Amino acid sequence: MVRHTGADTKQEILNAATRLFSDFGYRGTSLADIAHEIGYSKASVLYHFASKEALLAELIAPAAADLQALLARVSTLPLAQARRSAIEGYADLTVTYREAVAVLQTKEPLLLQDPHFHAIGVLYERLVRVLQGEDPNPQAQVAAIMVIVGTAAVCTKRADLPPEQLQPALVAVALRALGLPADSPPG
Amino acid sequence: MVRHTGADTKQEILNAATRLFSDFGYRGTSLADIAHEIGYSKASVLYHFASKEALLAELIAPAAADLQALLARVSTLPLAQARRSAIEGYADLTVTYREAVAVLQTKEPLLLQDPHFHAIGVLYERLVRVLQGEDPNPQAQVAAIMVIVGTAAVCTKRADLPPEQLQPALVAVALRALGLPADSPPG
DNA sequence: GTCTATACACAGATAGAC
DNA sequence: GTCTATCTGTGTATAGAC
Repeated sequence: MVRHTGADTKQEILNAATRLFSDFGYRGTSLADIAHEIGYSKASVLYHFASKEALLAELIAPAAADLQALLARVSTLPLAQARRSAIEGYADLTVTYREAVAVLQTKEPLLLQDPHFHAIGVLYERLVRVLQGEDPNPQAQVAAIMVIVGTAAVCTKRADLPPEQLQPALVAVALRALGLPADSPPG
Repeated sequence: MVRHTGADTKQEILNAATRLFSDFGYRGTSLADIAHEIGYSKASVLYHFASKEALLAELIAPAAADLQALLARVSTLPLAQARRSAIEGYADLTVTYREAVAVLQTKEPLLLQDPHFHAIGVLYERLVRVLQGEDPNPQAQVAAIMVIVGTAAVCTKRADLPPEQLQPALVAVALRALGLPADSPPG
């Protein structure tokens, strides 16, 4: 239970929902849970958001927009450079939007199937293709998926690690997994 | 909808539930969905399993038992050797129990929190410690989590790849991610 | 062992007062 | 904007006939 912080109600709801969704999953969190967390009623939550699904959409929109921007940026680069930029940018993104990414990680398999969230699945597919590199043999495909899902999972499970420690570690491990030389010598 | 295959009803239920849970998540699948899938009623499903949760427990028991056996096996080895054995064994396990692992991957965060499934979380923590190696700096910790979650995710998302192609690819990428030299030269 | 019918709880969402 | 009360659907699980 957190009381009003000065932010407006809508933002309070988004904050509470983000935390609860990432802890208990989208399906595992009810509108009543969210309302109770901030001391409002279900009806108030639904005054600010047309539906639970609309709440989710707004919650992940910033992260999705950043992912789209990242893909647009790297698409202008030669492939080899695009891969490295994508890895660094994706690590930044997951660290920045830890909780929102955790919500997506909750998988809720139907979610990405829903037309409303289909676009997010498409973005992930584009990221897979970038990370695979020019020779998408099965091993490269395996590495790409392992890096994408694994990066998100680490951010979720190791929320205790500070961003400035987490991000470079994520990049270093991702580069190794993809068979790319390290950015700068670790020594 | 699949009709009786000769296997007894209980096994039919387990098979259907495994498929549905892995596709739509534990929470996203109702007992009615499972019953409908095999042409029985909800009541029949609950005749064979005390509850939905008991069904889940039986469903993941074989994979959990194998993971426990794997950890017991590698715990007798020197650490360096234990890591390699654990990686190979874990890749085997995820490929063998693709769908059951997918169900666990569904995360359903509360699940591993439940006392009934707490033991599974403990097994995963032991696996993390083995893969981290003797110097568990943040980067090694990141690599261990990325490999464990990523391996499971690949099996879920690339169900199209045949096991004999998937398993060695998983091992090769995991070794790279953990900074270990390849098992046998790929050339 | 399987069924229909039902009990009970809780979900998302709406109506209408304040 | 926020509330209480309510509608409606669906979920797990049980009771009891066959």
